[in-house]
Amino acid sequence: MATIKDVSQRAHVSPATVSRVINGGNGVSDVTRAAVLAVIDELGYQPNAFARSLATNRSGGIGVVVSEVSSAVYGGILQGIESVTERHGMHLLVSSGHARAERERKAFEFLRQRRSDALILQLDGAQDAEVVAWSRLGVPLVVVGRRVEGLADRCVFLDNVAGGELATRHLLDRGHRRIAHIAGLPSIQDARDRFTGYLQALADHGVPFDASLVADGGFVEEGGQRAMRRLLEGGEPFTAVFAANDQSAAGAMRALRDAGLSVPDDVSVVGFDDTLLAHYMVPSLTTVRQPLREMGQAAATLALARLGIAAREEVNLRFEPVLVERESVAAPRAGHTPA
Amino acid sequence: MATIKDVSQRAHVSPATVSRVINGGNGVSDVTRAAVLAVIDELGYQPNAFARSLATNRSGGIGVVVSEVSSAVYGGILQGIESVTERHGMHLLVSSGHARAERERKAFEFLRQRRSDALILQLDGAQDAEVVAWSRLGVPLVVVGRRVEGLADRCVFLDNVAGGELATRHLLDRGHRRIAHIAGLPSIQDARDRFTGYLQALADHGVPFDASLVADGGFVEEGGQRAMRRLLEGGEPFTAVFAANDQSAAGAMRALRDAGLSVPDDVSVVGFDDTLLAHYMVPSLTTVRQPLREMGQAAATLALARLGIAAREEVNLRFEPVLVERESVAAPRAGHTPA
DNA sequence: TTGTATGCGTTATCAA
DNA sequence: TTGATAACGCATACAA
Repeated sequence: MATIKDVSQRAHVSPATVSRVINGGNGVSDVTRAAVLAVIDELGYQPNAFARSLATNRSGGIGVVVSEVSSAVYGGILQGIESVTERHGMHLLVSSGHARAERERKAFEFLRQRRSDALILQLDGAQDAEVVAWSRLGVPLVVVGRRVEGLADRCVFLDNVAGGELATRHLLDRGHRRIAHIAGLPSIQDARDRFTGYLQALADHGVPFDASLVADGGFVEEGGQRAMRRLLEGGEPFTAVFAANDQSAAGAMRALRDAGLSVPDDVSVVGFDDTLLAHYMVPSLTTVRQPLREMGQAAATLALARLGIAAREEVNLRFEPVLVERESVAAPRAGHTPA
Repeated sequence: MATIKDVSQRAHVSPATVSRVINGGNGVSDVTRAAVLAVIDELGYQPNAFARSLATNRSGGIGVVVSEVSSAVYGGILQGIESVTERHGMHLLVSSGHARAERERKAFEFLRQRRSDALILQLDGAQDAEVVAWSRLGVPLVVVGRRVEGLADRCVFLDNVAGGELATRHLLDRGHRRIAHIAGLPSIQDARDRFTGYLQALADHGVPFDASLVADGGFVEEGGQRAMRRLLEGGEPFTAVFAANDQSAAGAMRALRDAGLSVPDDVSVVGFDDTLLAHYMVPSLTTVRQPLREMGQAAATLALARLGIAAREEVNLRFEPVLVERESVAAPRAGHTPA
């Protein structure tokens, strides 16, 4: 493999000049530049990334911690990140945290040691305090999909409270009053926020909260199914349900179908995330979309800005959820109570 | 940030000794080792990855080119790859090729220049000849999800012909004789192989091939929908359809529903890939599963073996498809022809 | 505009 | 078992 020295000798210039040509080429005469370029081409010379990194203390890599390298829910974030890093010639070091604090810590340390120029973190397990501690370690760091107290200026997140409100309000606007909620994992802030939004929407419409209409779905399909069964068995009537994510909504719909109830005729359902399956379910699922790609792009732009690479443009940090209307919501049947 | 020199001075040994301690520590007395380790801990010393790479000419990174960083279809491959690289302390450099030769070439060059110790390629666009040329460039290279002629010993792939056969045979076994096929992108080998499997199964059962029962679905939902519409309009009767992937199967089912036909009562449907949506469709989709995680793991193991890192165990290269039976297939109705 | 010389932090070779 | 020292390949401060 040809080195900068090989090029310099063959071009009858110094290594420094070759280096200049490679890096922008300021302060090099046109003739020398052309000569050097010719030799570079001739030799098929490519700078050694290691040596360059050692000299500049830059890797050209952005480390990313995600809950899962390929996630049906958060995949869009990674796509968004890549779309901008690619444009700036940076590469991606990806490691997954599996939504567990310990694994996330390991992934973080790993990527940091590998000298990522900056880190983008999508964390589920780690505590706020820990993330704050990490932020003091020197590596520029951006958090995505979460708002960490104390790092507000480097967090790209969805307003989940607004999302919960949006979903619930949509049902209220259609005339529903008895609206159940299938909650997500209580350990996850997103889940709590969506629940808060649900409560706020009810309060805004003067609908009293009924705790017996809330069941735990744990963000998974089976959980949603069990939750819906419990709600039906509970005997408290309701005409609609807001599930904290699409998967638990799918489970709920399955339980409703098993109980011989029709969606949306007997019960309306709203999900959250707008994952692929929302489109494919029958009836297709009305849900709340997270603009994941855009969030990923914002996070990456923020990270690059911290490195002085991307223009320090205005980056949106708080993203608003969007209601995607499909077929799973209808007005409540007059005088009908399914449960 | 502390360097090896700082450690050596404080421990009153040479940098060389510190280096030895870090890398296995052979040929170091227990006392010195303990002393060095203590200082390392005290200073929070971490070796500089760049310098180490420059000296060893190894990055500890595996480059991966995938069609999409987060793909509903191929995501499992990346998960499988990560599960083994993680175990060996290697990191992942990920870049996407967007299923286009030009982008794939760029991604390959990029990762190669970034000095990945090895590359794992999941390619859709690049020609075989090009991949073979790449393999001569020096970087150990493994291809996944495809069998490249001339690189057979480093290709991890699914037997797509067997998959096409499996799907078609399943329908034949249920008594279907008029079986349509919604083909995938003709430019992609997988699509052609699945079609070949379809033909073979028909031939094995003595069922004559009818070209008017084949329509192009292009691997996408709308394509599948259009294809099914064309098949129905074509007027040739059929009682089942094998779609080259789940998405086009979903489109086909949509078209059938729009035409007032029932799945599986009027028409049975088999898909391919066993993506998430197969589980969520109504009726849920009988389909052919690719063992993607396992394939990813095999590819990674192969790559590490080429680096002399993982044990050179026997790695399975050819993977067999698995039929996943769900609700979209039934025996044909006696004397009934939908189209 | 160009060249010289040095440093970046390791690993590895060779002696001791 | 340990140490001195030369690579590794590039960027850059300083000189010319």
